[in-house]
Amino acid sequence: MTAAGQEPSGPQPPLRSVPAPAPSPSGSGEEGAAGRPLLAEVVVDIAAPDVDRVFHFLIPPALEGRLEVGHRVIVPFGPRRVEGTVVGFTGRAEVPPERLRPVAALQDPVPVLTPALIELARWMEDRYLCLFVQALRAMLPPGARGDRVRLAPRVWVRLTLDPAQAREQAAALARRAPRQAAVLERLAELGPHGAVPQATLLQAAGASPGALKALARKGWIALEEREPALEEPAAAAEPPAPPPPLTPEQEAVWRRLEAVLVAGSSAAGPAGGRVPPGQQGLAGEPFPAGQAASAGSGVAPHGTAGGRPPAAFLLHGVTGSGKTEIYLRAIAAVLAQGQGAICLVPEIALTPQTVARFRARFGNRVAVLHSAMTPAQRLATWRAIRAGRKPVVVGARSAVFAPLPNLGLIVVDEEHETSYKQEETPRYHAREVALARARLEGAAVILGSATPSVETYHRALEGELGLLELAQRVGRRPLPEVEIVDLRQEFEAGHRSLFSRRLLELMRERLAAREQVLLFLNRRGYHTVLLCRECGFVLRCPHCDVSLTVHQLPSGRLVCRCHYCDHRQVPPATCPHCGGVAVHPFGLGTQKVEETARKLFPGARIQRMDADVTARRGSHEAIYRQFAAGRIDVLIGTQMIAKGWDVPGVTLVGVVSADTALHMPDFRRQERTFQLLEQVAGRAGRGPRAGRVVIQTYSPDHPCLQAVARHDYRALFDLEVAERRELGFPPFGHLIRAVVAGPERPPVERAATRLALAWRQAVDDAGVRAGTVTPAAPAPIERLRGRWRWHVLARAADGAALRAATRTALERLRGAWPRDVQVQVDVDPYSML
DNA sequence: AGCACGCCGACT
DNA sequence: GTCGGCGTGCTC
Repeated sequence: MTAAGQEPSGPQPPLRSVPAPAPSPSGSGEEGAAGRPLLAEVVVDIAAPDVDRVFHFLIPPALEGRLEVGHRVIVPFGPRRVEGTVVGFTGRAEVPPERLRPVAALQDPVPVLTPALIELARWMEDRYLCLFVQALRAMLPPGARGDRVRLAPRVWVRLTLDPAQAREQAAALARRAPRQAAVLERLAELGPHGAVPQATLLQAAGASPGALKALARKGWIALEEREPALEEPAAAAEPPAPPPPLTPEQEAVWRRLEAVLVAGSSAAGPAGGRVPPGQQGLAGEPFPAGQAASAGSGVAPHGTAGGRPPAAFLLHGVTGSGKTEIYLRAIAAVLAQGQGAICLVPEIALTPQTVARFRARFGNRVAVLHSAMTPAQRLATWRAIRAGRKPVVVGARSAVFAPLPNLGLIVVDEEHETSYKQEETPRYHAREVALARARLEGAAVILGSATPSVETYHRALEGELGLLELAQRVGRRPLPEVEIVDLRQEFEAGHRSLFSRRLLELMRERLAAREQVLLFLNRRGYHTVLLCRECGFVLRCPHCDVSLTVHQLPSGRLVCRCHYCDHRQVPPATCPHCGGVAVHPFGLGTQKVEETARKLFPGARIQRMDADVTARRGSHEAIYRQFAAGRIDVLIGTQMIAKGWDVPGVTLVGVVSADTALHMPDFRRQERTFQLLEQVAGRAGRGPRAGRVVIQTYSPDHPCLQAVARHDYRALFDLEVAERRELGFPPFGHLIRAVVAGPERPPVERAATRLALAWRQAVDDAGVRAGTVTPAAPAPIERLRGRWRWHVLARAADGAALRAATRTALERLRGAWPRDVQVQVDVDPYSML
């Protein structure tokens, strides 16, 4: 599957259009070493296995000496023209010269990708069993593809009259041409010389382009074409804040990091001298068994072999211990050496607070990549990064591909977060990609977390990652005290309320003291279902095979909704199964908690926050600000209130139920529960007053909850390691999951069965150690968006060997799938639904 | 005979 | 991914 026959286009930061060969003696135009004309190696932007390789194209005179690796081009391909990416150059192609055709055009004057990123795409192809072109696509900035290609100048509208005149004319036109009048009014508001993008103006005035044409004919307004902003708006240049002093603990951690970051790059060249980049061959196995990719199987992601200190670290620091300050110092050190840094944060943490912190330290050298940006903004930012003008990049998952010309460091904050795993092809994990990329480019890595993933902590104990620990909170504030409330006893004592007596008591106490309370609810998998109490029937989605969630509309009416496909229906009055009348919402939702809380605390200011409430853009921020300002007493919410909030007034956190998280059908459930509860607990007691956490559960003795009660990460880790070693789960084994999906059940089942057999055969043939393949089975969600889904799981000790066997099986079955049946492969799956 | 549809293979 | 070529089979 690896694209054949390219020159290694390893990290060579000063980009050249020609990788190696010197100009030929004949001197006429670009020629390869052998005197033949130089050819561009292009991967066309078509996601199909049989074109997922290099095709060769002549370089037309207009592009001689200009074409570079990473350029997006348009090439003739059969009867049409397609987009593609230049991935290298060569002197000769395997096809006869008369079949070669020239590159049609440059799509973009600046190469979007760096040679190192193209090499990273090759690693991803191997690591995630995806097409090379799919890996490349994942790296392209949204907006750089397709013909909605950006550079189209935008039209701006400017008023040529002075505002007073404009208002007069608007009044005169109000009758006959109300739209034109509205346009004039809007422009007049801008004052003299103000200009506004046409689209914005038309929307604001409710007018159409015709109105503008008419006004332009009268000479009252001017239409101007402007290049779209080539860079994001420059941030106000505030003087960089001086770094705060470090605690002794931070100081110790920083010294270890500094030794590697600074000594490393002073050694040799842009690669930093830490790791020799580009040593890996491109053909076959770019990254032999179990390197950066696979936890636990052998070779370190950063060569510990050579006696150098590892350039990759786990920074394990409890909440509030000052990890961010360490990141900032590390980034500053890298910048001082003329290199750049990427800081990955979970999407949800990409809030103005985080961004402000980076901007305060690094000013306008910071580029932020987030999902709310328009394609044009993203592209502009991308280019600024590519050109070296933004050496600090902060962003979510896909920012791991930011095209920094000279990368020195990648920080992965909250490395355990599952949002780093992409759930569409290519199903990469940004943490793994970060490790691989850093190794390729000779950069350092810091993985930070208060509750590291078991995989990462295991690597640290194995010495693959340097382990840095921050055990104390800045200012020596203690971690909040955690109490576990046994709901079984509550039930026995006849207390059926959502809130246990203990939680109620504490809430009363804290509210009386004018302190704030957070109530947390893990609603995932514990949504409110419509249940018949006579026969037990639960209303399910007709397309997705999951139960429907009951929502209450503002009007008070109920609606049942599918969380996967958004199917909606009115709840039936009687049970569709038995005809009984006792069909009611059952379960625990934030709405229910809110309702109960309002009844119990009529005087308190109560606010709910979940996906429903924050659907309106910006309301997340608005609620946060209100809460931080103390204008909310009790905030009830899901996951989203657990991340990164720093509100000093919170002294009580109530976990309404810990059980759902604990009983999810997922081998990571304990790890996830611990992470979640620690994170929520971390919201309490960030101010002067100590915090307290109450966890309600029907399993009070569960070792995972006991670990939370003691804030004992190590206990959780040891618990997990014991179980996972036994079962061969990561980090002691590797999983690959394949999902077969199609519109009809029988062909899907047949195809999945066939895959399972071929896969097992391939695993047996290759003698993969401890390799097992499950029989084909319906996926936990058997129907999703109208498609039937079956899956097959494979497991082995050696990840690379398992991937190789998987590739063999898929290759053997190539073309054997019915037309409308698709197979998706997920290496190291997180979700098994 | 003439055309609609589906399948296959090629694309540098 | 998309297009053209070619086969099958239906309809005028």
